[in-house]
Amino acid sequence: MHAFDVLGDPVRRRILELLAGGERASGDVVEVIRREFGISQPAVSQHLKVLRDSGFSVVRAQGARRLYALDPEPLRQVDAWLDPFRRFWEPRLEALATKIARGKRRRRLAAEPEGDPS
Amino acid sequence: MHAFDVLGDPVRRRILELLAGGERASGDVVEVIRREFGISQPAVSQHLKVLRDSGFSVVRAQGARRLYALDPEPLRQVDAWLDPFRRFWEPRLEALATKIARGKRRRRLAAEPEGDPS
DNA sequence: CAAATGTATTAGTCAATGCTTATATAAATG
DNA sequence: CATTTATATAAGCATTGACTAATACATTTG
Repeated sequence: MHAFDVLGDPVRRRILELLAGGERASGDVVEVIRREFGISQPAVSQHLKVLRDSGFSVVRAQGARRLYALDPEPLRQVDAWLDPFRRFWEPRLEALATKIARGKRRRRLAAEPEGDPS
Repeated sequence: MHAFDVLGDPVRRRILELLAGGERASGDVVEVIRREFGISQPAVSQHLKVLRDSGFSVVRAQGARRLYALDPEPLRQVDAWLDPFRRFWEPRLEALATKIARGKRRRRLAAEPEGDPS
């Protein structure tokens, strides 16, 4: 499943926002999502599976608990896909500052095998 | 259709990349997409409709031609949704430069009614 | 160990999406 | 004006995705 398909679902976007705040047990996520979206535990578990399988999150076991954490890599690729469009909304002067940041980042990662984000 | 759903389709992402290079007639887009994805003219036309309806592009007529251009707004919102996640891949010092840029931008747009991108 | 808790998986349903073929509409052209 | 060109829309079909209910599996607890 492509990163953008993963982000197409509002429940998954919300889960990612939660994980951005730090590691969370599956049950915690279920509770929040249940409250906000009114869907069942299996539904949330299935979304967590999608996030795992697509690389957006990693899990570790702690007893019976499953602790989910964000893996930022796919989001970084989404961010990278936006690069050629940024000139449409980032005014020139400010683009300079951002270019410095992004340019450095890109040099740092130049050696990595990078799947075409399209 | 939510911005992320629109971007979920590879054909639509490719069309947006084309439009990033400037205004294009429908027929031009059809030709490129046909070559790269092997789908029909109506299929492409339907994707162009999705892009129109979701605000990613605007059209003007020129005789029988329809000239499509990028409207960056939805992409900018996607970019904004990524903001809380950037700290995971933008190192501290560089984050400063970006923050300056994004901060300015946000102040400039503070008055606009901004739909929750989630 | 038996019951309870935390989480994942399976099977089945329903709605949404993307495609094709056929056709409609409008402008250009001979 | 008839034909061709440029594009959009409609109808039908297949696939996919998100849900629920039921159940499985593993860990904790009494």
